[in-house]
Amino acid sequence: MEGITSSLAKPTQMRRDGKPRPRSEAKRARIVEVAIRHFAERGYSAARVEDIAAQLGIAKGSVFQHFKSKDGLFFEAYKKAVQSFPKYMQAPAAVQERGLFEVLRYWLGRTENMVRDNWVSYRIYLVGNYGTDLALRREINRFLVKQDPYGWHDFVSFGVKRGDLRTDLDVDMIGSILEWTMDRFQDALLTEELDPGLFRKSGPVPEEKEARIEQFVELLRRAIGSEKVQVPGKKA
Amino acid sequence: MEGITSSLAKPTQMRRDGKPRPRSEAKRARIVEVAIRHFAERGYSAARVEDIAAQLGIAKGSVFQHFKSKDGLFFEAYKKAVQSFPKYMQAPAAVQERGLFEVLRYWLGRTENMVRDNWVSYRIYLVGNYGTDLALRREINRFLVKQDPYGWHDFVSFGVKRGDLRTDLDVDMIGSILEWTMDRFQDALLTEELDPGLFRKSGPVPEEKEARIEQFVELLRRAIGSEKVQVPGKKA
DNA sequence: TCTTGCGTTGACCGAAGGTCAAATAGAATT
DNA sequence: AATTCTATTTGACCTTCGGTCAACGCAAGA
Repeated sequence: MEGITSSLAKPTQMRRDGKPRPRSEAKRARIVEVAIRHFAERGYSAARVEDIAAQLGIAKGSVFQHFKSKDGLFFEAYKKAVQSFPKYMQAPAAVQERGLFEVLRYWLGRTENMVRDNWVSYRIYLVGNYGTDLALRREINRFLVKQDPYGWHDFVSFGVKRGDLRTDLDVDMIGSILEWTMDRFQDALLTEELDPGLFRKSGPVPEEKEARIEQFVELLRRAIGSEKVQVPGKKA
Repeated sequence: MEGITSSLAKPTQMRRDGKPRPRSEAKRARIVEVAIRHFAERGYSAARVEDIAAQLGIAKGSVFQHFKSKDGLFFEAYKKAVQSFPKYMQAPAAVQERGLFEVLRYWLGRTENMVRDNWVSYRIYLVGNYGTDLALRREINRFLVKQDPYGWHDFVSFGVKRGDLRTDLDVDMIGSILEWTMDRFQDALLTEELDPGLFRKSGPVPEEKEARIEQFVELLRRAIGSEKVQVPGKKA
């Protein structure tokens, strides 16, 4: 449990200039690709390194040559999967014009489609967030804080510039609230395992889902929205 | 990964009346007690069933007689640990009189003490929420939804009765928001692993923490508080 | 004392992560 | 082409650990 820190194995030789050999690099990518699928389909502990190797037609030892450990391999898989998610600021310009909260609503509405198109990445995200060891979770959190793969930082800045957000709150606070609630809301929306009863209590009624999203965005607006946007007549 | 469903091993014999034998029951309790410590100290995967047995002076096989699997043992440990947490409605009467949001503030202020007194349980809670397999996480979520060990339900009812909460929102929605944000906020407050930068960015400044709590409660008030309580002059 | 059966044991199994010396393939050199 | 040198791959092997099970011991009843 002490070795995830660097997921790159030492034996991966570097050239004088510090870049890894191209051949190595390519193989690493192939391994990660297959690993992502396995971890997504079976979860962390049930995914077998041997299976991954077998599917690639290589020896198990080879995988460990490129990634120090299973943890390390998963971490790489997680990073790659998360990178493929859209950033918040990638919403269509037309939506962005309507402000930060409309962007949120836009993404929540699209959540299910996004996941349907890319369920493997989403699954990895889940496994990384809830289904691994705490030691790995620490590493993941560090990554999320540092890399900001969803572009929260830009997004909050955007909201601040537009005057959509309260100015009496720390930006970090606003960002955290957004991250936390959006994450959990999406989890609940998508995975039965994590629904606290919001969506699957009385059967899956589609319009109920719409209503929930509406409520949720309104709620966020109250919490962190500026006075200017506050209760704008409950939707034009 | 298919066997957590019932954590009780079949061989735990029941008497005709359905109650377990008292001897068995006592031993189960002892095992769980030790298991809690081990899981808390080492995390899920690093905790060894053999060590737990050894510390109890019994054979490893005996543990599996009482709990179907390691998963099952952990689940029992988790349940017991979580039960020991205080319910929200256990705040002092004087605090309750001041309303729902003051109760929240009260608990947030006490979080650190609570955890210092009872860090083993808290650690188990963490491991259960972020550091196990997804399959187990599902079971845990079911348990949390069904048992409501923090008494969220009562607490929200309390808020509704007092008129502290908005009435245009579904109770489930309010409850979920509270659960989600309080949970994450406490996580960030307590464990470096999960802090998104709220508390450990510029060194641990105590008064900053106070300010954060203040901000956070105010934010919740805006989000889900009734008009009546809305912005009551920024603290008397 | 004999019988019955629950609870305990500890040797054993199999799965899976991880290691490493030897083999192989690829580039560089002559 | 032949040789040398090095990166990469291999697969047999090791270790750890969850989980099983046939045998055993012990307490209570007959």
